[in-house]
Amino acid sequence: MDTDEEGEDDCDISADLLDASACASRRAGGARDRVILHFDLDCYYAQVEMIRNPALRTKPLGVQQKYIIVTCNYLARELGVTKLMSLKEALERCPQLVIVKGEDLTCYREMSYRVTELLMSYCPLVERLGFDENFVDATELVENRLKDTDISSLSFVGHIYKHDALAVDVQEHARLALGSIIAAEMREALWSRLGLTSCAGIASSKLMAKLVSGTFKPNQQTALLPQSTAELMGSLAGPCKVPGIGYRTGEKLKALGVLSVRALQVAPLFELASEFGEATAKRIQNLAYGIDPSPVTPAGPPQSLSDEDSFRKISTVMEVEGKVRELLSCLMERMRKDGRLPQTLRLTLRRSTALNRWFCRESRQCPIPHHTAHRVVTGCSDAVPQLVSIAMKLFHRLVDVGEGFHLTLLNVCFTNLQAKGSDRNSISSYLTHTPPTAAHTSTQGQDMVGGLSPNGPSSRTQTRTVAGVKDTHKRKELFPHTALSSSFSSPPSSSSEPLGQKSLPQAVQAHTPVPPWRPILEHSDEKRVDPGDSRRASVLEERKGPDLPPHVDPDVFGALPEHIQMELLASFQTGGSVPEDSTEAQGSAHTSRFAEQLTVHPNREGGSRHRESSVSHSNHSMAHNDDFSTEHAQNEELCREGQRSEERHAMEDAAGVPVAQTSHPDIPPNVDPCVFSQLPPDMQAELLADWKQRRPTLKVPSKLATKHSAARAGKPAAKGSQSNSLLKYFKPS
DNA sequence: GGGCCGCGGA
DNA sequence: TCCGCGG
Ligand SMILES: Nc1ccn([C@H]2C[C@H](O)[C@@H](COP(=O)(O)OP(=O)(O)OP(=O)(O)O)O2)c(=O)n1
Ligand SMILES: [Mn+2]
Ligand SMILES: [Mn+2]
Repeated sequence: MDTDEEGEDDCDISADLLDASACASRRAGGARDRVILHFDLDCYYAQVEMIRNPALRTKPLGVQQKYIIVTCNYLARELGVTKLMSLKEALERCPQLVIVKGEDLTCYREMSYRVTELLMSYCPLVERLGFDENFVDATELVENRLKDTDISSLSFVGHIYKHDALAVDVQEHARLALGSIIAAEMREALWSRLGLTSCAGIASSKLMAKLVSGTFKPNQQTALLPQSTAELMGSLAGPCKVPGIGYRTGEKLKALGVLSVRALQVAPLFELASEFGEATAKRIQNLAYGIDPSPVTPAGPPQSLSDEDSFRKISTVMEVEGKVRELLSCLMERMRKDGRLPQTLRLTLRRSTALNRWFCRESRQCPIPHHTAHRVVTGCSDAVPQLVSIAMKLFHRLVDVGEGFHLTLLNVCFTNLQAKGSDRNSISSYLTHTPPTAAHTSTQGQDMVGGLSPNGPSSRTQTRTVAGVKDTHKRKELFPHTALSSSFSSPPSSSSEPLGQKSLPQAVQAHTPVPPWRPILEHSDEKRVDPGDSRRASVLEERKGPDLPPHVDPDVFGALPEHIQMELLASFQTGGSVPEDSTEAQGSAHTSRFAEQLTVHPNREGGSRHRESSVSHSNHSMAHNDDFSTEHAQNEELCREGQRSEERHAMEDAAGVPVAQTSHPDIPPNVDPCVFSQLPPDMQAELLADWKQRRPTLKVPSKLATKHSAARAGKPAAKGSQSNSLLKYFKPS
């Protein structure tokens, strides 16, 4: 969002002129504005934890890393807890706060890549930002859909920043409106396939899409009209609220007397340049105007893998070695799954100096001998001691042990990750969960038809030029085994519509949005039709553009609250519902037969009938735990409490108590998810695979279909590793 | 009582 | 190797 420099074309255009020209969604050079989508998952870590343990959904939940509540669910926020609040203050404000440890990021990382993967199945131009955000350049997607869209019946989905949807001329902003529809479909897919709620912003740059996505939270989306750019920028509290301008830069700006975004806009460039250099000065000033030409850079595999731990005190070499070994063995396992060869090892530490230099980190790095790297990737057991040995040498380069030392943090990091063998892009191992070895063998013989491969996206697919074609290939590569049977809840809507049957996982709980068990929006499939099947493509093109049936007035539709819009959109397609944020329930009168019965009202149903669970009481001792090294006993107890509670829940449900239903996303609706959850993990995996197997197969080249059925028949065990279900992240070992 | 990441540029 | 940015 902050990289490239570029004056808007040649002319030094002022912000006002820019606004005027942008209304026509054209720029000076005649180039179209981009349509950029930004997605941000709601209370991300907490959401993942609530999926892992649905009993937590009804409780104020905080995710703890050491002494920090790194995030919390929205129930906790209502009770005064904030993100990045100290544990102490959080418990003061909310004594009932349920706490879950979140120091191991594995689950969050894995779910994060599943999100990116799902978005990439629509369009390869996806850029990750942290674990819970993705940018999508939907310009091509919009352009293609515009061709077969009846523009007169188009309408926005969701909010429009500082505008009444009724008062906006949709024709003038047709591309943005289509962007909002696509964003809604993608969010719906995130919900129905992964059980995740999210916010989205739709604008013409990464900067503005990100900023506008946060204006309505949670679980809502907002589009930004070009003429509202200045207003949104002006609404920011200060320069450091602009993404790309951090704490340090903000402090320097203060020193220059630049205290507001407006002040940054009009600050003399030479003054900024003297502090930050010409390039940075120009960039941050452009950012202040809402100008951000930086492209959406497609996600690749990570450039580094690191693992770290902090502690009160480590002061002996033996302790260091023990901690380093612990970190490295964990890191090695991740590296092995990645499949690339780590060529550099870096050790970072933080010393506790007498003064307030707590934040200062020091690091040393060195090459990893090739034979060692190879043992890492092959999982050879003596790789760890070799790595420990290397790391300890680095340690002694950092610390003169003779003078005594006091460490508060250790970090180990693999960098210079070299892709093994061919040009294969190893992001695939993050996306499809295919073991490198198996992937290797399967790609050899089978990789043919249009570069189809079970290993997820590769660099070659990113180079294609036609979005529709691209999407199709992506989808098949990434989800040949992911589409789920819809034969449980709704009739497999006739095999004449195979692409419309990717149905959906999961139910969650009555107190929170519940993903329906039904196909996702047809429209998201429309552009992913197999390009070889022209008959099907033409059929789909017949039903024109907008996602509204003819009997629905687009203006009325546009006036509805966003969550109702999404419900209706889904209903039009499937008869199901898409629960949107429940806090905003006005306007449900308009939704008549649809929303009334389908909308879930979490907070109402919740409190009255849900009886107290021990989860909410088990954490009080946490408040008194002030020892870094002994905190585990308490937390393990909390964890067990949580699990026992979940099991009790399951028993209640199985016994017919009308408690809020919770389930795994992939469980068909006629299967009691609570019973299911009590099965052994391997049996769950087998059942899930079996359910998936039942679905009508997607239209895929016979080569691929053959391969998969063969795999299923021949090696049941492989199903587990092949499964895209959430279960694989949560199963033991 | 600042935790656990990952990125790019100087 | 450090710094500053992002989540
Ligand atoms: N300094 C930070 C910021 C964020 N995160 C993690 C925890 C969050 O769950 C996740 C996403 O960050 P967000 O800022 O998007 O916050 P949330 O997703 O938790 O909440 P929101 O619903 O406001 O987006 O990243 C973190 O570890 N450290
Ligand atoms: Mn975020
Ligand atoms: Mn978020």
